Amino acid sequence: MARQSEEIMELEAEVFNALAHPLRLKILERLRSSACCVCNFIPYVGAEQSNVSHHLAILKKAGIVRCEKKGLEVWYEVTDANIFKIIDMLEECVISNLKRKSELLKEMARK
Amino acid sequence: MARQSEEIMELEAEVFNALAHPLRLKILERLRSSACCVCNFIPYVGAEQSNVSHHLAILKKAGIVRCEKKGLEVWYEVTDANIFKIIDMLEECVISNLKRKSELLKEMARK
DNA sequence: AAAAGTACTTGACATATGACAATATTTAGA
DNA sequence: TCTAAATATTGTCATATGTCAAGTACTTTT
Repeated sequence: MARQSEEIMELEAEVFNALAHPLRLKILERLRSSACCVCNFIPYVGAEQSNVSHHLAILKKAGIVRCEKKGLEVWYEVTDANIFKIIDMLEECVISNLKRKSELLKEMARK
Repeated sequence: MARQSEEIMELEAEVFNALAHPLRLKILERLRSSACCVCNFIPYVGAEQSNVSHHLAILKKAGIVRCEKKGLEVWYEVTDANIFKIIDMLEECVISNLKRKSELLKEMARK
C-alpha cells in the first residue's frame, strides 16, 4: 500500500476515533445550530464540566472543532460543516442495518 | 435529548469506533474491489493473521462486514457499500483540513 | 479412517490508550 | 490581591491493541 495513503489513513482513523463516542456526537449535535461555549453543552449532554472539556479537547485535536476565547468563556464551533454529512450518512447506514436485521428476525419467526 | 436518538448515537459511535483504526481502514480498502478471504488481507495490510482476524471480528460486530465459509477459507465482504462514501467524505475533510493548516503556515511565514 | 496439513478463530498476556472525577489553572471583577 | 466563575489538567481505573499459543473446522494424504 502506498506510503502517502498510509499517513492519510492514520489521520482518518484519528478523526473517526474522535467521532466514536456518544458524548462527542451529542456535543456535535449541539453545534449543528450554532457555536457555543463549554457551559452551554453541560445541560444538553448531561455530563460533568471536566468531562465535557476533555471531550472537546479530543474533538479539537482531531481538527473537528476550533475554539475562541471570549472573556471567561471559550466558544466552540465546527471547522468543517461537512462533518455533519458524514454523521448523517452513518446514521442512515446504522438505521438500514437495523432494518435489515429486523427483517431477518421476521423471516426467522415465519419459518 | 430524545431517548431514541441516544440509542442511535450509541450505535453510531460503535460503527465510528470500528472505523477508527488504520488497519481496519486498510482491510476495507481491500474490500472496495471485491470480497476476499482472510489470507488475501495479510500481504495487503502487512499484519499477522491473528491480528487481521481480530480486526475483522470488530468490523463484523459493528455490522460493517459479513462473512461466509467456503471450504477452508472464510470470505468477507462489506454489508453496505455506502460505508465507502463515508470514508471518502472523511478523507476529503482530512485533506481540506491539511490544506487549511498549510495555508495558515504560509501566511505565518510571510509575516 | 486416522494422521497431517491448511485456514482461520479464540484466549491470555503485556502494553497502550481512553474515560471519568477530583484537583488545578486561568480569568474577570471587587 | 482576593474571590468566584469558567475551563483545563491530572490521577486512577477500565478498555483496546498486538503477539503468541492453543483450539476449531475442514481437506488431503497415507
